[in-house]
Amino acid sequence: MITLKDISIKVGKSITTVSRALNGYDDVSQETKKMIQGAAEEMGYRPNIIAQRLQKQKTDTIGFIIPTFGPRFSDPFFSEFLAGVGNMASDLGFDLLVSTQPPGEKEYKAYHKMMGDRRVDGFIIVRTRRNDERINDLLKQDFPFAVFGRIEDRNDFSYVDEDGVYGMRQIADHLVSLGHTRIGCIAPDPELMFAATRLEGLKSGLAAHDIQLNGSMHKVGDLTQKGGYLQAKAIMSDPNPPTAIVACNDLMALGAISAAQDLGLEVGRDVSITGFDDIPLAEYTHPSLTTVHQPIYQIGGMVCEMLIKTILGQELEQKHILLKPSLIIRESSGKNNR
Amino acid sequence: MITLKDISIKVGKSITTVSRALNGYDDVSQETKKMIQGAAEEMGYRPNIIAQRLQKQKTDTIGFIIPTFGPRFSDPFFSEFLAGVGNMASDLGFDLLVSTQPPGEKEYKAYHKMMGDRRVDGFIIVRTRRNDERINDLLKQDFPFAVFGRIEDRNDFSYVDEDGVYGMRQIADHLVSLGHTRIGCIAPDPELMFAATRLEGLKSGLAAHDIQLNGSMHKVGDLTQKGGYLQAKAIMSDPNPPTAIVACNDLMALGAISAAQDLGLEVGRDVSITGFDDIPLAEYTHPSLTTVHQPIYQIGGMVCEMLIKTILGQELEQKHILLKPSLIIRESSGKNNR
DNA sequence: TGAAATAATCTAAACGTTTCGGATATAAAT
DNA sequence: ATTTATATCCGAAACGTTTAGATTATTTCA
Repeated sequence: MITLKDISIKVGKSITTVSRALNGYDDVSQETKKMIQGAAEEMGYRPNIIAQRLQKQKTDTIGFIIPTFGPRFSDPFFSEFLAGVGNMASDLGFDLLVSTQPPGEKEYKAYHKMMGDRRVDGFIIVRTRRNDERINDLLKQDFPFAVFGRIEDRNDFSYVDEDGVYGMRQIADHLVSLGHTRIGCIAPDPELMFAATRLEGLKSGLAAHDIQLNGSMHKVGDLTQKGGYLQAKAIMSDPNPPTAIVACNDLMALGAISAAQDLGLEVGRDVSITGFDDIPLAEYTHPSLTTVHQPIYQIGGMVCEMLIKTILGQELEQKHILLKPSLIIRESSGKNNR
Repeated sequence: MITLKDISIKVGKSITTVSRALNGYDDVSQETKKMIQGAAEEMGYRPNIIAQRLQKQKTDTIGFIIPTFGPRFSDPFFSEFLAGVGNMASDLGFDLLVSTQPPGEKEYKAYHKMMGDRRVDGFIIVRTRRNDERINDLLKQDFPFAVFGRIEDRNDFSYVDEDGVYGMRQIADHLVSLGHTRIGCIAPDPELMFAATRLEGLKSGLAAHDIQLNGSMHKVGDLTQKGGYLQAKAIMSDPNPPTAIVACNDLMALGAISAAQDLGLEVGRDVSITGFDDIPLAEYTHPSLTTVHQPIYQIGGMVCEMLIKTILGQELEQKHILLKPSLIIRESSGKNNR
């Protein structure tokens, strides 16, 4: 492999001069600069990034520890988000280091290890929890990070989030406009901030129409299709079942649809079901899923860009970005011919 | 940050001795070894991995460039595979570098860049193509890699693959046993090896029962739900439509189910539809999907382990692993009460 | 003409490891 | 009493960069 030294020998200049020529410093004469750049090109020189990192004391790498339960994890949200983060990172010359860890002790260990080993310059955080130990830790250690989501009470960090309250109000308005009054809900663990936000949005949206969310109509699901399926069955087994089920994410909504169909109901006629996220699958299910759209790929890119700017010490034009999601009305909430 | 030098000053030994003590060399007395290890522990020493990498001329990092079209990529296959790779890599002390690139020129560039910059010690390759330029290149450059999938004619590299022919024969036998004779198929671009293999399996499986796959019954889909939906509609619009549709992956099968349902058909009674992969969603759709299961998470781990062993120069007990997938019979191929 | 400014280049140290080849001291063997 | 072996340890170089500061040569200005 070609090094600066090789070039310096070839052109008869010092390593310093070669380095400075290649980095465009202006204390190298135009002539030698050209000469050195030519030689480097010709010899196929590629800087050794590890040596650069050692010298610069930077890793040019960001970390993304995906919080996921169990090996059979296959949330479309993550693949799309990951693509957004990864492509932005590579555009900005950063590497992306990923691993997966179930939320909890092992996860915190993973963060500490990555920091202790100075393996990354910063973190991408998703799926925030009410009182998020990851964020508290990172803040305490003054380690750079950027977040998709918010947390309970502090906001002294950069984040992008979707306005879940707004999104759920759209859903509430839509369902009410279809005539529903008994409405069930499948929400994830309320420790998850986005669950809390969406639930709050639903409640306030319904309250605006003087509708309450009854306790037995409100179940906790694990965000998977299976969770949605099981909880929907539980809800529908109520002696006086709701006419609409609001799931807090698409995957659970799809499970709920299956459950309703298994019970012999026609979704969109006998019962309305809605999701949240608008994953690509939502459009091609039967019936297609009424849901709330958010641009996950772009969000991944935005969070990544925020993080990298933070790492580079650049000013952020906006530290907090709140996106308005949009309601996508499809068939699962009510047939067109209704 | 604590360095070897700091420790060496503290304990009054040379940097060399400290390094060797910490790495368990036996030319350091038990006594000093203990002492140094104690001091290191107490001072919270963490080796600087970048310095180690520079010195060792290794990156301890593997690369995974996910071949994906477009930003709205959300194939559950990848998230699960990624988790398998990532966790195995971290168990073995390696970092995992990921990026996404659409197959083609930009993708090859990405490989060359990662190699040229010596950013990784090896690659994970998936979704092999008939004549895979990635693999040819990597072989030519003698750069380590391990593959999920095979290619057309050479096999002088390590891979794990599922026996797609076997899997599809299971499907064929199953469908024939249900009485089907007119069978349609949605396969991906035949450039993709797994598509070719599965298609071959289906054809040979049907041929064993003297059934041919008619040209107009055989469509090419893009692996997404949408692709399955569109191609299924095309197939079913035939004046003499098939009674069963075999999709070469689950996502397309789900799309096909939606299409059939949109046409007013009851899947599992009026038409049988099967998938391949057994993604987590398959179990909780309505009807649930008959498909072929393969342990994607484990495969990710296996491929990763193969790669790392190759990098470390360790002997592989098996260079080629071919897994027998298993047929999972659910509702979409035919109701139990049939 | 001499001092000061500028341009072009270089030396050497630094980043934090690992490791080769001694060096020293003690113990064992002749 | 000299050699030989063994156990401990250390100096220095190496990995490939970047950069602070010094040096030299050239130009500019008074």
